Amino acid sequence: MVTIYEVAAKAGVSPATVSRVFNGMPVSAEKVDLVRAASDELRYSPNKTARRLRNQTSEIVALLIPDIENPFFTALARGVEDALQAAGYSVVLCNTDDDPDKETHYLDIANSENMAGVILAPVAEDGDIRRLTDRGRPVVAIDRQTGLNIDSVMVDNPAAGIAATSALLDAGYTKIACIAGPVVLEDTEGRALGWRKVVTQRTGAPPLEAYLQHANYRVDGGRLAMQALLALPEPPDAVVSTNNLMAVGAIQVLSEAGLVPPDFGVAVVGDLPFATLPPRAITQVHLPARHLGTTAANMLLERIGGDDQPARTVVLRAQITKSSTPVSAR
Amino acid sequence: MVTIYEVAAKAGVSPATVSRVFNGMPVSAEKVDLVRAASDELRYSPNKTARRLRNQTSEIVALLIPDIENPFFTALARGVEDALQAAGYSVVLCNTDDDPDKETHYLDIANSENMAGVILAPVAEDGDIRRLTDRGRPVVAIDRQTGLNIDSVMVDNPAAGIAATSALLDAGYTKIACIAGPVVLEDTEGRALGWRKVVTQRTGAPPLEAYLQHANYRVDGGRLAMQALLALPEPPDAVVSTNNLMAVGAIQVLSEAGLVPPDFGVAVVGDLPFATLPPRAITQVHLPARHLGTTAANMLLERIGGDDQPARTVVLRAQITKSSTPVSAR
DNA sequence: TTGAAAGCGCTAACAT
DNA sequence: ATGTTAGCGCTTTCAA
Repeated sequence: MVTIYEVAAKAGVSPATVSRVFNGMPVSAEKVDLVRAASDELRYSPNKTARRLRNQTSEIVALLIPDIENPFFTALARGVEDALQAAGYSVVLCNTDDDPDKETHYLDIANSENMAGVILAPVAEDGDIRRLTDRGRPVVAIDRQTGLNIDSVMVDNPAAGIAATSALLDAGYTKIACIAGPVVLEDTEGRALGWRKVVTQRTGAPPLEAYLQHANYRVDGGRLAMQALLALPEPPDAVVSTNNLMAVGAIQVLSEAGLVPPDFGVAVVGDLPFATLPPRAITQVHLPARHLGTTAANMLLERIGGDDQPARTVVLRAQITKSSTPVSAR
Repeated sequence: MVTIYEVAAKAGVSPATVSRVFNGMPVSAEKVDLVRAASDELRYSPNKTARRLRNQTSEIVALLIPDIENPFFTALARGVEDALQAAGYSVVLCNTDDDPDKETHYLDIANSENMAGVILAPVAEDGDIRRLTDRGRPVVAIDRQTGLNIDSVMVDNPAAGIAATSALLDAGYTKIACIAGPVVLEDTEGRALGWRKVVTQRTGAPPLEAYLQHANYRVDGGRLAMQALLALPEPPDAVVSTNNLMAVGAIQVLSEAGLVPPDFGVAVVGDLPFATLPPRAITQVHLPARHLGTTAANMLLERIGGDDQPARTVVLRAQITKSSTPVSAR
């Protein structure tokens, strides 16, 4: 491992001067050349660990998400990564699996690794986020609120639920069910709220209780929920899924039962980037996943830069780009 | 930031003793208690940066993959993560976007961050992998070979291509095209080789040259390739996609053209975890993505542990679990 | 502008 | 078994 001392020796200057060259501090042009030549020849690259110990910080940001296998979060992660990369930071990705213990574990790591900041989709209401904020490390919440007074970037979940449900009603479906995530997750909960509200308003009566299914937010959860809905004495003719993966499971079950959309109405809050259905077969309420990521990253960069204005909450809106085929056209 | 000295002072012992307690070295039970009490009270947690500078290594492994938005690589990543986590290591995920510069950049980081090792799907033939191996850091290649003599975990690509193609022929399709990735990527190239071999063997003649389409390995690549195939004077009646994302694009185009599988035969090398098609509509040759990850992780752990046997190459086989509906049954 | 030297927090000789 | 101390590679006062 070639160190700053060897470069200094070869260049005939002091280690401090080498350090200054690599940190853009004023050094005479002549010595800059000397140092550059020496370090090129030795293939020197600064030891980040040592620099971090000295500086008490690093150009690394942790991103904590529940599940790297969920395309929503991978798109979000790309957004975060692109924005931070451009600013010279690296991103460390961590799966929390929605497990508070794992979240705490990774927050500890971010702390003891002297990372510059953290962006997270929080599991626990407060977690050990305080450990970071107390040390002055900025933390930005994404997709879900915390109890703490920190920057956050959210989606307008009730509006998204309303948009999805309205599209199905507009298309002529009348018995609209809803597959929601675990009750503890506020994001899908807000979307289910939107569903209930619209159905009640536009049909004049609240939906059947059995039309609201809570499931785990993954594909198998959507499958189970859809199976339960189809087994009802009076099954629905359409369904709103409050997230992407559950919709995949629901559509799989429908296809297996011969009810390929749009014979059965399906609307999703979220994107199905790998869906293989014909266009307009289902309604997608697109979530600005990538944008969520870039927004959070930029807020974090501002905080890292020393910005100490009061905590902000940015709410991004979802957007419908495909709508269901009207019942009359089927 | 509470240090080992403060804990030592409070416990009435030396810093070295505190260090020993935290590293499981022999210390009298009495002092262990003292130290534990003191560190709990002060909420001490060891500074990993300092430890890393001192030890010249860390419990962190870098995983370099081309694209975190590809479900094949996220599944692989989960495999790596689960295996390494269980051994007390953390994983840093990096997107190379199949860009040699990014690969080099991340290898540099792994180097200067004193990471314990690297697992990568290599872009360049040798990259700057040597920088790591020269320092004794183990590197494991995954999914693609390097020119170097290092451990690697591969898939039997020709066999996978053969399996996919055979399934379509068995189902009664006769004009079978192939969508392959960029020529430079050996994995999809091997699969295309398998396709050509089987078609030639079983039909008695090599496939039409126009039936082999090279595309970028993503969804839009699959779309363009499928469109080109359908525009042929004599279009095929089935297609083999050499990876998952291109298959999604191909199926999208087919659905839009009213040729929903299995009316048009589709076989994929790779999994479509988010496919919404009825079962048996397409043939999937499942790739053991997660297993690839755990295997690579365990090999890396052995090397980190000091194992210095000659470099090994493990080849994992793909597995068909769904087969196309026979033409006669449609 | 440049150099000398201290110190970031930890661990491993070495000494006791 | 435990304490003392040097040093990992870097940055940054402080002096010159």
